[in-house]
Amino acid sequence: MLGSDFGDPQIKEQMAKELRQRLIDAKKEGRPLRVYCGYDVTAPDLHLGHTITIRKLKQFQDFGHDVNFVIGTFTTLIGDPSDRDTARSAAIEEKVKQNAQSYAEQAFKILDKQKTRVRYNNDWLSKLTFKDVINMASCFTVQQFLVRDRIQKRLESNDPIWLREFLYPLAQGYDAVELKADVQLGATEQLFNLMACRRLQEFYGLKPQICLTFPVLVGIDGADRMSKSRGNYIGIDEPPETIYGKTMSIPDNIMLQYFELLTDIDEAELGDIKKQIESGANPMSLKKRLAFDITKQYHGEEKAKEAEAHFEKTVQNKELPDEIEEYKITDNITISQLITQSGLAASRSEAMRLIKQGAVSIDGKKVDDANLNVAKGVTIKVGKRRYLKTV
RNA sequence: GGAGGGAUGCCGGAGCGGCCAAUCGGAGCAGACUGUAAAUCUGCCGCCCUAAGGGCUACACAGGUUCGAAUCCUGUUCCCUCCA
Repeated sequence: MLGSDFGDPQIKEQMAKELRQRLIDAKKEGRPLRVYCGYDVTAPDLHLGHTITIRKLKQFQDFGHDVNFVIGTFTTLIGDPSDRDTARSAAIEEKVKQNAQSYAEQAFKILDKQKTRVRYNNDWLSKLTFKDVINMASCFTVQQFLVRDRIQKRLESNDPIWLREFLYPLAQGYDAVELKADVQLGATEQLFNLMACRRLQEFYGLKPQICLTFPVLVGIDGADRMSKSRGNYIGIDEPPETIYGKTMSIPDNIMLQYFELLTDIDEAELGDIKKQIESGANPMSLKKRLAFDITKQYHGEEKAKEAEAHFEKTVQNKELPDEIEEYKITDNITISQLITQSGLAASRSEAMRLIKQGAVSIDGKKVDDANLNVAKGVTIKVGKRRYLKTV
């Protein structure tokens, strides 16, 4: 399968072999494969990073397999080891519930709602007894955890390692048992957890699942993994202009990765794009194609075209956008006050700074006097993409 | 239970009595340039004011010492490591 990625070629080969065999077996039994991927709910929105596996789920779905979208309503609560504040956990639980809902809805931008089973792992994990946990724990040794890279590093730097972190793979692993999964997808960093699932499945007398892992998507800063908390993400629920614009803002050198992981283009085309980049083609036009493709996936072709037009107009031609928000002003208002009040700047100090830096203009004319009175019916521009029309 | 270490701006992390609104890096913002909101370079980056200048609030919290404290002392809260 295009895009799957294992650090270890042996595992990859093994998994490929097992997957072929499982497909044959399933066909004989006249049943589809049961495929799933689990998502912890740390933020209310899905972003492009999540879509790598969701898109793979969709592929399985298109082949007629039984796709389960598992939301980690339970695992999310034990996942974050830094959060031990039990007083807050009730509120967190509530939030997780809400976010889980929006996760499912957003996932249906990719998956077929009719054919997808949405599962919440709190449904089964919260019912396990301490005895179950002990039983599962007997499948693993502490050494297996200690050799992990991240654990090693923290051991060396004296950072805390929480017991609950060791329990996390058990909880996640039980998902695979409960679902009787044939195949589980996950990010490469999840390999350890995915493999733990196999052990538990065997322990419970099931055939171990096939694990497929996929690369972690780098964020639009080109440095860290995409995540909401780092702010380097593109949410699939964001407006078309935003998705388009944010895609245009990724560094040129990660463009190919984005093509590979986030669009449907095939290998031949990918090779072609690669060649174009290497031969010094203008990355801008390729990136526009990428931005268009991604925007289209989540908003449709029409909106994608509009987003592209908007980008060309405002960014490339530095013209004003078609629609500018109107803001009602009082008679005696200075430009610095207006910018602050309307929220174009976070504070008066910032407004002053922006004016000093030459970032503010009225009807295309740069403003250098912060006390300038603003008339009605003019267009204010702050920086590259903040606009306002006074009324 | 015992011993030690720590809490600094969005994040990481200096500073260890005045030169601190606080070094530096990241993020963010702006300008220039351009091939795009890429890259690169430069600047900004607590809040308020009639903004060349002035004021206020800030270095976990509460007190204290001092002409003067992020820096010293006392207490409190929280966190980490090690031993048991």
